[in-house]
Amino acid sequence: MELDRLDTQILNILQDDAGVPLRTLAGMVHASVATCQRRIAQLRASGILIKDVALVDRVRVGRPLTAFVSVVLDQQNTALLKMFESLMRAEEDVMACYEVAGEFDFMLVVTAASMESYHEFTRRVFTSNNNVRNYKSLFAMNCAKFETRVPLG
Amino acid sequence: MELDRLDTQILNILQDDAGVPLRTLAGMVHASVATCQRRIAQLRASGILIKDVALVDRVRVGRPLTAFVSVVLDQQNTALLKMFESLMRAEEDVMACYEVAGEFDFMLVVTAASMESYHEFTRRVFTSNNNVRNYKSLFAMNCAKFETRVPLG
DNA sequence: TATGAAACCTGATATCT
DNA sequence: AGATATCAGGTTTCATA
Repeated sequence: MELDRLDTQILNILQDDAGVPLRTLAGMVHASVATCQRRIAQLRASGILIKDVALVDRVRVGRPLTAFVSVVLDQQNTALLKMFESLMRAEEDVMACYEVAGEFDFMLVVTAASMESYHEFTRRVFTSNNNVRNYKSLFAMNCAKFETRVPLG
Repeated sequence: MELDRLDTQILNILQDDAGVPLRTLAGMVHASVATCQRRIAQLRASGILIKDVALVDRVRVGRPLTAFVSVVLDQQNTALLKMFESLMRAEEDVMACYEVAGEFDFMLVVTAASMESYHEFTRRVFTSNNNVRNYKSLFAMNCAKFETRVPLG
């Protein structure tokens, strides 16, 4: 699916506020309500618009700890890589899991309620049983920016 | 503000789908529409619920490149740290910027349309003028998981 | 003081031109 | 693609415990 200027405008707005009324959106992009509605439906159907989510303040909600974790696996064959990935997908403390190029195999973003629970997490998950050779944690002291928005157009 | 069981239930649901109708939500948490609406309003007012956003497929939308960037500054006094942070906030390619403990000063998550534009970004932003001593990029080859949801309760 | 029920009114959806 | 009609859903008010 090819995105035209109207699509990218709509996506830019919706990435900032998923709750904009269609009338308002239509006004902002200089199109009709019906057109906007159709475009959004298409973008959803094609999988470009994934879903609408509510963002919460992680500190206020009792999850003050964020860690960037670099992981090196013992063996890197496809089956074991896939196994590690599904393990990470199943762990709800793991916010993000990327396979990376370079000195590590994976880069994770992990949240926790406390250092104790993070410690428990690492002991439980980063084991040789799970094919993990070693891992390194980098702890966030302060979040200066967190955006889900990707700039378009 | 203290979160009770109803609040955490509501937050858990809204983090997965910000567009759930109030009636449906009310049914799921066994409360009335009015109560759910009130709780959501309070959560918004208190800043725990930050906002509702649409998530897009970054690859499909022309932003296939994601990099984790570790940054070491030249000097670390408060003013210069703050300066670097506001610089990052102003850069729309920077999705996340965390001040971290350990061998680096900052950890960034950066998206780009291509390696060329990423290169251009680094040349423009990671300069000694901006107090950057050195930086290291770790490129994502594949995203196995990306969640905005933090588990509650 | 917080809740649930119901009226009301705004906005999303579908159809037609 | 734009306009209109219909209907679902959000908002407000009121009664209640």
